[in-house]
Amino acid sequence: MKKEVVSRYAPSPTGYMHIGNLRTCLYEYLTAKHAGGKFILRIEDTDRNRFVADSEQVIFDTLHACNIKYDEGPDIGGKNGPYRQSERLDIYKEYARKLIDNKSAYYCFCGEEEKTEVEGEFTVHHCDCAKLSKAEIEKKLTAKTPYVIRFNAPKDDKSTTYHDNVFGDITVSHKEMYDIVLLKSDGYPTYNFCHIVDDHLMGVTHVLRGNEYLMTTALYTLIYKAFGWTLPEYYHLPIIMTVDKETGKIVKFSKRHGSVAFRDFVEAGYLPEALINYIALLGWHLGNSDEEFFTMEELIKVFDPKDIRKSSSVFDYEKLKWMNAKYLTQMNLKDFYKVAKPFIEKVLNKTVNMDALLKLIQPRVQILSEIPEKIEFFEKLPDFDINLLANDKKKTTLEIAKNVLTKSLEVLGKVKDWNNDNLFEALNSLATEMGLKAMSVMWVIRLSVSGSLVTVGGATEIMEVLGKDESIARLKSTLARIK
RNA sequence: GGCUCCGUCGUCUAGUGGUUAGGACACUACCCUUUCACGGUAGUAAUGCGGGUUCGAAUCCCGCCGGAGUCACCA
Repeated sequence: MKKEVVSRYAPSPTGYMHIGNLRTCLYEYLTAKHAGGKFILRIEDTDRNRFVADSEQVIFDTLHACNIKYDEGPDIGGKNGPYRQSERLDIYKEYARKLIDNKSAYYCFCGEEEKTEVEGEFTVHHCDCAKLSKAEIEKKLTAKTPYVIRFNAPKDDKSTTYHDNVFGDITVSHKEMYDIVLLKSDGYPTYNFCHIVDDHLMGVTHVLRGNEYLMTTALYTLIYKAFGWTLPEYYHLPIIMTVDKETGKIVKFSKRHGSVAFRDFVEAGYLPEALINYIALLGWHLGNSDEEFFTMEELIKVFDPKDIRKSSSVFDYEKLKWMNAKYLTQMNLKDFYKVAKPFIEKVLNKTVNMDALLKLIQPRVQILSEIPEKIEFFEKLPDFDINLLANDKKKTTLEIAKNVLTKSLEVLGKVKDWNNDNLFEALNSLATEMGLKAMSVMWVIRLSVSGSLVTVGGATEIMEVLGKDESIARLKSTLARIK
């Protein structure tokens, strides 16, 4: 019988959810769920210096918003708890001691060292603490000398090879390895150590993580070996890149290159579903299909980690916007209103025909934050140069505009059912009657009610949104300015 | 700098020895049209370079070049 697939997402509580981490999380989730397995959330809070209050909540909220459901986690519990590493300190000490007992690790009393990197020269920790006698160690321990526990990495000329399911066999020479710290002097473990202990104890079978671990994983496999544990399946993910605006170079997607936090994207008006769909495609592709749109359910069905690509990819905001627009236009009006409401209310307080307004903006925005500037004119008629009513291309003059406005007011006053079709019909016949092109009439009316050269929707659509009273009031005020 | 990985249109990608090198975003043109969008049609655009292997190479091998990652008591 095949073992159940278990994957995990193990973020550090840094206060925000990086979009790259979100992709890692997505792939981990999909890998587990595609195989009908289990997905665990574990908080890696072993660095007290970087701890940010409330970040756990950010993680919970993000996963919830993205519809990523974990089977075990700090807030919901599970049989492999606790799920915060800060609550598992005794476990790490116990396992570190096992490694000391079988000579795979040792106490190091050297104290903190400054990292030495001068002009490309790299040096690595080296000491003789491993050779200390039992008596000497006991003496230092009873004297409460601060110590760390280091892994006893091989010192020979050989190398270690492990298999990564994305990158293939990775071989690292033992000369590249050194005695990494397992347990810090403050009693907390390092990532290098605790992720191994936890993954083993929690039964994690599939490890997906950023490609920055590709090299050190060789050393990690040696720690597994020291414990006598079996290795999980490894999948190292390609890095997400971005174009540095200053240098034009392609660099790792990070904070200093703009918005990388999930929350920033939501505030800008991206839908979590669109974001998830987009990042799923950043490094993964479904066979030789051209399909680009996937719901979470579909992703679970088709996502196979063997289709993860090796080369890094550049995050393309334009394509994300396009995809977001697709999601926006496919929503029904009610759902669209739900997500658009906060952005609409930023500038619009008066009562308008909301359904008509939503229909106008839905196909015209890519991200929701574009809404306010597009609908501002509905709130209050902006000042505009009255001479714009005269336009050669539209075949209008101020005199024509005046006549159009005067006659329109008569015609429109008689419109009973104030909707786009009726308004268009009324103005279109008026144009014929006056011997004008519809284009000319529409230009005058649209400018008069919107005060804007470019608007969402045409003259009659705008009037439908504004309602009869407001539309007529605006036409009158513009007419008054001509006189 | 050592080590490791990567390299198809500007970007995301399909392609696993024989394709007119396909799709998507972006861009351009045209159509639609009450401005702007949506939508529709068409177009520009890629195998980093150099050597092999082969009848034949984006695909296999070697070298170079370019890019990235890593070298912490951070994860």
